[in-house]
Amino acid sequence: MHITKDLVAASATPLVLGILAEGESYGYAILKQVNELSGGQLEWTDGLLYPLLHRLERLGHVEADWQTPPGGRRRKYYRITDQGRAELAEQRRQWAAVVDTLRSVWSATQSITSITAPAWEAG
Amino acid sequence: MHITKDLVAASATPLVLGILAEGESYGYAILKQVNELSGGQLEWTDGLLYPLLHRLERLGHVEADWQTPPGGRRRKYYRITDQGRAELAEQRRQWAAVVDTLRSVWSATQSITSITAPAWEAG
DNA sequence: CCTGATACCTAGAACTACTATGCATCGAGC
DNA sequence: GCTCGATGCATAGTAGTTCTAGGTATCAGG
Repeated sequence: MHITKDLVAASATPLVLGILAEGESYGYAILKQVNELSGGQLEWTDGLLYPLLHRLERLGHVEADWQTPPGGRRRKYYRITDQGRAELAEQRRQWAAVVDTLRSVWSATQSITSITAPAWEAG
Repeated sequence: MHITKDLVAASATPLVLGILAEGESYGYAILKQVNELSGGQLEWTDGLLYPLLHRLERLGHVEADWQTPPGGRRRKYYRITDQGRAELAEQRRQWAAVVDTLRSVWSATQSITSITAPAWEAG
């Protein structure tokens, strides 16, 4: 029940931006939320998340400030920016494109028996 | 109309295995097929594909032999193995899990206005 | 006082991927 | 018969990133 490093890397940015699009949050909470949402399949570590948050901040996709809730520990809260929302939309488009491509290949595997020559070969 | 390096990397293996699950093929043809299937969005280069094919062969997911069709150039044809089919099934499972997670985050963005406290915080 | 949970951060090793280049054949055009 | 573009495969080495491992600190509970 382990997920490829590549898939984890590819989904990390859109996941974080998606979570922050719901409302501000902080590192530790995001970590727990991702592990919960994926049913424990995406095993994120803080060493993966914090550098990612810093990169997103450096790119202007999110912004952060320190807050200390009463009776709580110091937390760095992140908020998504307009630029971050644009990036999220772009990521969703890319995911849709790739998933469409994969689906077309995979559905062919199940249904097609005789393969026709592709256009670039038939031409 | 460019797709993230990470997404390209994550989709490469399942795409190749999916294509080979339809029938044997060779590097150059796979390259063209992927570019066509994705509508030109996945811009694969041969420098990406050949090392990937070699890795898949080393891992036992595919097997290869040289063939020279009459009136054609020498080509290295790849076939998927049973182990490769198992790997493909595993990859599909992982993609489904990640896409589900992303969808749950993204659908929340569109519909939910009041966020309820997650279980790990409410408990 | 000690442990585990919360909460954040980073250096540097370990790994990987991409660029650039090379080789070779064939058909088409001139 | 020469050259160019397409076909077809391959890899060295750099340039880059990522993950491990460790560090700091507070608080609650035993």
